Amino acid sequence: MTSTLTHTEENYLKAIYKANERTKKAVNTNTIASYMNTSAASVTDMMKKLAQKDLIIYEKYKGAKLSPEGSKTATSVIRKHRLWETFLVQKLGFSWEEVHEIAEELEHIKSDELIARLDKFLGYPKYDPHGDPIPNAEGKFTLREQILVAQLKKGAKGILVGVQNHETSFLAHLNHCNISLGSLIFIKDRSKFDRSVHVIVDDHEETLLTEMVSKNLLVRPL
Amino acid sequence: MTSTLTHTEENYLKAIYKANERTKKAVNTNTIASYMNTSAASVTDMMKKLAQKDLIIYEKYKGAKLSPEGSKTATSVIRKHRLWETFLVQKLGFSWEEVHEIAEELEHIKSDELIARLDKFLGYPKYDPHGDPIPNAEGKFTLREQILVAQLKKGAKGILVGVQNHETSFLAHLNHCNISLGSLIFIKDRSKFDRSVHVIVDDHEETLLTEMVSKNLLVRPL
DNA sequence: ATATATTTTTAGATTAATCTAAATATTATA
DNA sequence: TATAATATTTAGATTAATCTAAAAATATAT
Ligand SMILES: [Mn+2]
Ligand SMILES: [Mn+2]
Ligand SMILES: [Mn+2]
Ligand SMILES: [Mn+2]
Repeated sequence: MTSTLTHTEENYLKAIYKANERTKKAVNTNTIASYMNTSAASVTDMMKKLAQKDLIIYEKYKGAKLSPEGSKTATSVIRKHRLWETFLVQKLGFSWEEVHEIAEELEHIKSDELIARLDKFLGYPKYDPHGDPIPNAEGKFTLREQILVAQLKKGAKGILVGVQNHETSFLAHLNHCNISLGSLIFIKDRSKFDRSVHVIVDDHEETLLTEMVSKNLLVRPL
Repeated sequence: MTSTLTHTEENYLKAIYKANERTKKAVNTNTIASYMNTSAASVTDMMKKLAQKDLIIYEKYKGAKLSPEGSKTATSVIRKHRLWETFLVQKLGFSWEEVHEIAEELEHIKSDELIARLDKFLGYPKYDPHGDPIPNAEGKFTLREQILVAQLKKGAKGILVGVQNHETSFLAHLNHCNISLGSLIFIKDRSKFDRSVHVIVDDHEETLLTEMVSKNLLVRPL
């Protein structure tokens, strides 16, 4: 039944899952190509293969969506990715901007027993170091109330619970601003000109966030 | 310089390293084929490729040996394998017969920083769960006095420090006999007929070990 | 030393993942 | 609705790792 997939196949499924998270509609070839950093032609080839294996539903020129089986696999890979990131930060002392690349490799290690034990070792964490929810063994995960800093009104406050962008450079920028998960963000002012946001972090640090930054910060509003 | 190798290339280097450990001479094609569970023809192809990359010294019909660079890589993969096995047993609670397969995958994760931190997390272990020495970051490892149970005289004693065979079935057999690393082995008697050995384990458990078993147990003689 | 057996290499295919360029389909625009 | 622009697929190659079968080299045994 669950035949063993290549790393590449798993990565394609993950890409479709992520692309589909927001849109809900079938994901088009170019979108997948950009997620996977590859050519549209390669994507088409892979779509045929994954459809053949019943991991996706694919119609020529119409895009792809995950089948139940494909969805299960994608969720499992994401679970592994996030558990490993948690391990790297909590047990090995890495910081949050260093772990994504390594987890991209670790997420493909096959043993289910390994993941079950890792989960237990970490104390069944609900969120990873970037605030992303960790699916449980059944693929379900805990969502929470969240809103972009870009959408907070002047004078409002929120606790940072997640980031949309996981690039090392972005996270390093947040470190530089003394912003981390759990930080209290207060919107002191918003510029109408360039939509940058003047914030106060944890009641003392004043910082100007560009629109790009504010659109990648998720807070639980207070 | 240290270009990134495929899992397969790393596995070939490891196979050559292991085959060479005892013999010291160039390793022949069929030996590598049997280590790698592949055909002689495939091995020849790979030998050309590895020689091209200066990871081995290879002469047609004469066999292969590792170059300094190849040796460094092989040692590094072995270091990773043994550190991961140690992690799996000491931190995740796996038993020694369950970890080899998983470590075969984990040993190819690339980050040097990861391994440095894992080593530290584990307290810089010198030996893995099978008693095999763990090379340090420079590739050096600590050897120790050891002899096969098959070579112990009647009436002699030794402490189990290693096993030559890592197969799950072999290790499970030892579990069944209540033999583990650190066990005290006393040679009560040896059969001249089939070279089986009658031993007493930890001063109480009496067991008969076949020659095959006694040739795979390494002890520090007392 | 000659024949036989074994080992190793070469030749020719195959499968997975990728590419570029050309062809085709879809969508947007005038 | 034609036409142009964009998106997608197909065609034809390439590289890595593998295979089987045949050829060539080496080792063993009369
Ligand atoms: Mn990540
Ligand atoms: Mn993450
Ligand atoms: Mn092992
Ligand atoms: Mn081991």
